[in-house]
Amino acid sequence: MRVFNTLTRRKEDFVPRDAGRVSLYVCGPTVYNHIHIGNARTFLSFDVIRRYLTYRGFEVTFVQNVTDVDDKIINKANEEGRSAQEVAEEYTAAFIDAMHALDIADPTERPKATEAIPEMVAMIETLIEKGHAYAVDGDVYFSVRSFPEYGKLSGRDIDEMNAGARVEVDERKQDPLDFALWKSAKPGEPHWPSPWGEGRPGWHIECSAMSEDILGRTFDIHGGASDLIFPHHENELAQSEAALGVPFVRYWLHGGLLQVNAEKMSKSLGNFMLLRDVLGTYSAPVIRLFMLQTHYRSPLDFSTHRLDEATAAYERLENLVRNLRWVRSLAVCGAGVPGDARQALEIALERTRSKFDAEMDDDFNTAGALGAIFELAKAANSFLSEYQSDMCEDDRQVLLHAEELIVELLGVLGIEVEEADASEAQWPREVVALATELAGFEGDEPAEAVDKLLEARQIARAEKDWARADAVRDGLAGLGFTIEDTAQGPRVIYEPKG
RNA sequence: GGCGACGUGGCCAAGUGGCAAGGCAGGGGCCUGCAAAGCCCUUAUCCCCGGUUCGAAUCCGGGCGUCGCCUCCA
Repeated sequence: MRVFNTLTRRKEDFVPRDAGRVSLYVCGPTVYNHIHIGNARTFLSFDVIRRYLTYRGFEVTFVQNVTDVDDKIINKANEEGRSAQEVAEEYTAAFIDAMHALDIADPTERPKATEAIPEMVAMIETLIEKGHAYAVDGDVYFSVRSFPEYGKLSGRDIDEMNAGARVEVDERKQDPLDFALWKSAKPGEPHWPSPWGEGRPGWHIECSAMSEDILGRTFDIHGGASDLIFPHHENELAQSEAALGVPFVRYWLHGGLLQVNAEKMSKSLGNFMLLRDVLGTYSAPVIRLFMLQTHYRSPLDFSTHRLDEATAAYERLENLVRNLRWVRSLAVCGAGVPGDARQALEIALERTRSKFDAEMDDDFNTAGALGAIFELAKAANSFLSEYQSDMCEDDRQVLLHAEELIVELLGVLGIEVEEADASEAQWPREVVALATELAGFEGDEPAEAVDKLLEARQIARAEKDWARADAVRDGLAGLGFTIEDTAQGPRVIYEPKG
């Protein structure tokens, strides 16, 4: 397995610290608002990475923090006249709900910054003792000059940065690039005790403290979006290595940014869409398919047009799984498919898995992996198309394997292929009235009513009474049923509306 | 200005030295009462120029264009 490491700017063989185990840390959100679809992309990318590592047999410990103390949260609370804690709690819950709605698996641990204050204070004390940090009027700053390797992650040179005009000048800092480890609390702000007085942690220190606390030193993978490389991850790296004296992280993975009209989606640009709003129109599997068709490190342009395309692509997969199930479910046994044709499909199954694995082994190339799945879709569809009427037991067994493989591999990508047919228990009672009207149905069961309607339609079709046949189909369509005439007879699919 | 990434068919996108995956859309055909689903066929001088090589989308140099980071940001 090879991964692209931001630190070395190369793909490297992935060798975890402890054989068979992977420690993974991904920066979570600052909870002052609902997350937008760009945030979601990053979390989705690492969800897939986590799922794939698990599929590959690694025992993955996945930690994602929640930043629940921060200037933005305080500002939001002030605007709304409530406490920072209330704001943080509301959006933490909303964040977790949104993750679930996108089928993103829960991390092993989801630590909150406010619950790790003592660990942060301890790390800051260590940094001061080692001469990497200094306290001024209740604030503590990290001394960038004390860490000669500062800039190695983002490929920057301190002196060139100093020359730039954009670095904030603060009289109390020894160097303009020094950043806050601890901020003294202003009245009304959340605060915790520390050796430097009441205050709160700076942004970067939480990840350093919590990752070490849970994952230990020199853990395997630290992830986030590429806009975190500088300054956030550069600062984390500097703090942790200065404090611990060992490498902080083995592999730094950074995802590409979501864009809108070729511009970064961000809250400051105002061009963002909330994940929860997108989920109102598009399902989680469709959003996932849309995003995973592009490599996680590449920029990805967001548009509803692209989501509509992904919807069509997803339906192709749904239809395939549905068709495989349909053909397998048929009771009659045909003449049997020629052995070489069946064997060819079996070989295609093996190739699909090996190609999927090879693509994912190569820096989590989900686009290539999806290509492998779609190639299998074509092979399976061709097989169905050619031999649908000939199937017998051995053939159905291969179809079952094909279905299981597709569901399994899509599952590694977190793309759920739903049971297309809702259970009969959910069928609307209105079909009873429809059956009574169009087919003289006298019973009370929706399932029986549908059978009666299908029967009536078949009779009408046999009599070439197309108007009557179509009235049944249209009537059922109005209730959410789709009728498809297959070589083996009509099939009904129910998908609740809305 | 500094650092970095990218430019592949109508749209999107994988591919980093050996006949250019895949998705969407379009066209033609098959199946079909119609429809749905599906199958078959069909569309690429890989941004431009120069170089290395038996061979380049892929490596090197130059150019043009786009984006990101350098300030909070997933």
